[in-house]
Amino acid sequence: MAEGPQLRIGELSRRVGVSPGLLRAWERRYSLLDPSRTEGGLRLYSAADERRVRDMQAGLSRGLSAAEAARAVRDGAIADQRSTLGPAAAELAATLDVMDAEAAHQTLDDLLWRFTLETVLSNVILPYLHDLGERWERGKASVAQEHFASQLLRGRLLALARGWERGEGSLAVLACVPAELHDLPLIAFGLALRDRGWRIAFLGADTPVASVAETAEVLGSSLAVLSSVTSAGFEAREAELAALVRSHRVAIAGTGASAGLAARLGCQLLEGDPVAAASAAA
Amino acid sequence: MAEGPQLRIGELSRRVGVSPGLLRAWERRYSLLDPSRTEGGLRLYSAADERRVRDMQAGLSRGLSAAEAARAVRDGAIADQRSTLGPAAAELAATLDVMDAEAAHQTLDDLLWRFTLETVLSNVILPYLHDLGERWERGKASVAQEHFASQLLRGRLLALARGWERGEGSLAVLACVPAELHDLPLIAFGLALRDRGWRIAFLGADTPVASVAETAEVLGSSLAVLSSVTSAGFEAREAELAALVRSHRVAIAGTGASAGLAARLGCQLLEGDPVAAASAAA
Amino acid sequence: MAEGPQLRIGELSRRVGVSPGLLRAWERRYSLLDPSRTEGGLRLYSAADERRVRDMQAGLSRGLSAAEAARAVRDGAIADQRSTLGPAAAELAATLDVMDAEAAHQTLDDLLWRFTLETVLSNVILPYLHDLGERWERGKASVAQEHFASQLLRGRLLALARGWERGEGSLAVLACVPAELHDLPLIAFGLALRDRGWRIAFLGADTPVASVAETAEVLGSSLAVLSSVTSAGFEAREAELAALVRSHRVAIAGTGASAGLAARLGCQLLEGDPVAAASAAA
DNA sequence: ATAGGTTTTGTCAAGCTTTTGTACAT
DNA sequence: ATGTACAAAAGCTTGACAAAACCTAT
Repeated sequence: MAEGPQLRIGELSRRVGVSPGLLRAWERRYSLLDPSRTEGGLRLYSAADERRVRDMQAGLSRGLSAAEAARAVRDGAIADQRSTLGPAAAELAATLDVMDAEAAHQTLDDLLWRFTLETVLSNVILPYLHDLGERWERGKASVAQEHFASQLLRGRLLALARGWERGEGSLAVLACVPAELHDLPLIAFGLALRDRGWRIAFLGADTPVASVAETAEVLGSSLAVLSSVTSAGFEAREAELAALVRSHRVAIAGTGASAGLAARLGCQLLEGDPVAAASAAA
Repeated sequence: MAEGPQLRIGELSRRVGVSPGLLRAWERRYSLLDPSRTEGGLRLYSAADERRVRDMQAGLSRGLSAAEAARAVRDGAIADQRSTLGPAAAELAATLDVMDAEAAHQTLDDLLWRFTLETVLSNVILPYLHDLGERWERGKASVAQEHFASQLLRGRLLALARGWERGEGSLAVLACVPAELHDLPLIAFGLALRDRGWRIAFLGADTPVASVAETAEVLGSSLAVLSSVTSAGFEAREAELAALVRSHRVAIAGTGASAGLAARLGCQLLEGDPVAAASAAA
Repeated sequence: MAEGPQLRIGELSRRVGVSPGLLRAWERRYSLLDPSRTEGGLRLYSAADERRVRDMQAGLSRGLSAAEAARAVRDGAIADQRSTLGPAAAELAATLDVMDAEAAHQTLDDLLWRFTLETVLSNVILPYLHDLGERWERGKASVAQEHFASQLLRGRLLALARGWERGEGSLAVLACVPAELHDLPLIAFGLALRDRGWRIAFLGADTPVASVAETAEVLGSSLAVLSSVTSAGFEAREAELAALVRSHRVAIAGTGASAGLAARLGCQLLEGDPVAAASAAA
């Protein structure tokens, strides 16, 4: 057993951002930690202890109560999760490919129960969509499969989106440019942005730029995000977009968005997957 | 039985968007949930409980009373449904192909009873029509089969359309361009639009553009939707359509509609299946 | 017996478009429905109840009195009908193919008793004629069969046509162009038009355009309909037809009629099957 | 169709308890 | 470092209320 350096409570507290008092409380109340002691009785924490504290924090941030989070850490449930994500992604792909709705929903239920929405989006759903799109282009996935999977995932994500237009935060207007039909990544982006406290006005696929402008105007949006898979989707409306940029904060996203275009329009470029993009936008 | 971490009522409430008070009421009045408790008596919910709440919501949104929705969830009736849609679509195709009206109607009865109209349109009827059209082109379906299936489905959809011209909302005039006879997708579009609160004036197959203009004028329509399977269907009347666009809000739809044409005419393009198109139009 | 979820009266009313008051009246007066009740006495309807209401509506729309329609629904007469149309079409085809006049008449009697003329035309007779024509072209039907079937059906339809030249409405002159012998679809068209309140002057097969002109003139027709299976049938008389168009409202129909020709002549094009065409013409 | 009473169902309040982070005394 | 105290946040139960939806009867 390799014994790394041991930390005293003050140092551990600084590293994980949890007050010493709270660390002691977690130890006493939930037996979360069991540090060794110096001769004089000072606590000495190991790397494993730090891991446990971080897992505890992960549990709390997913909404578990302190008692439940500690129980999960003790049971190893949270550590398990890190190894669960990969297999679960494969399972989701398998169920969707054979169009087994029941099994797919169950897998999603399980994933969303164990992980935060953003984790599931980033690590499972968005990669799957990406993969499906590629297979579709190469003729390895049928139209029916593609339709089935998007319908099912759209249903789930929109169910999670309920009420995202209400609340307190600043408002983002989300839309696909005219002729663009891939709204799933945009929904994912909206969900990630909502998690960061924004309100979302979702205009969806194939939205005229004028509608975006009007919505942004009427609702007083802080940000308008336009998405397109093709650069042509933006270029066909470049004049309208430029006009929109003059009156509102605008960002472009999707594989059709490029730094050059963003520079020409004078708007923000959102890169990377939707969750990362939401992080950047917020 | 892997017991994941359990949630307290507040977090579950946040996840599903149902107030804690209502969750308790559903438990008390309908035994929808039976959460375990902490030593101190606080409720602790499992993943299965979240599933039940979401199923309850699904039931409510389909118009069930709270008591009935809860009963359906307890009986597992709603969870079953997710696996019902695929087989039902296959069954409908089978019954229509052998021209068994009674069985086809029964399948439709069952589907429409269990699901919303839009779900059935999107996932069963429209895909079937698409498939039938393809088979017909390849000579794999007979005229009689095609005729039988369209007549039966038209009958059902028009029965559901009854009274769609009456009501409160803004009015949409729907028509197929001259020589266009495929009115079923347009009916589906009308039904989806009605569900979104619109009133529908349905002019049907093979309608002169002048009739559309006159109807739009007389009834004061907010939107005129023209549908054609061939681009020639629109192009043959491009001048008339352009005139119509000058005086009314117009959208074109169907496989004959293209972004280029919509741009030339200065009207909206409705893409995707009729239900998606209705969403965009509304 | 799988008991699906039950609906309360409001939701059933929304689904079928019948007011709650009327649903209660049908229950009270005709025992159309027998819903179960909640403990508190609210009605709960099943899928079968919805079916009964829709069948009731079908009965009413075919002109039955409410009492009669309800009785028909209770007897299962209307549900039966749905299963009758497909088999009956097959039976008619079989009897005509083996030239069994007696059986063919019986099948037609039965069909015309149960359904409206237009339903029988659209769903049975016209598809049969279409199918017969195709088989004849492929050499799968003999001249004798073709002759027998047309003679028998012509007899029946003309019997139904008795008196269609008398009455109140505006007058339509119907004729096949010279050399055109297929008058059955035109008769069907006339019957459908008569059902819409028109009077019919039927000149039949192989009619000189001059005769059409004269009849239209003498009787004061509101519409002249010329039919041809081949485009050559129209083109051979294009000059005469153009002259006719100058003095009367004219429409062309049949597979020989095209949008281009109609445009050149400046007349109306009637597309689709005869019943649909009559709908368009009226 | 209206009138007058009942059921259903989401919401709320009052008063009390549990949970949990922090603080204080030893 | 330990043990105890405390207070804010979140929950619990009971009971009640009001709007919407339904009922019957006229």
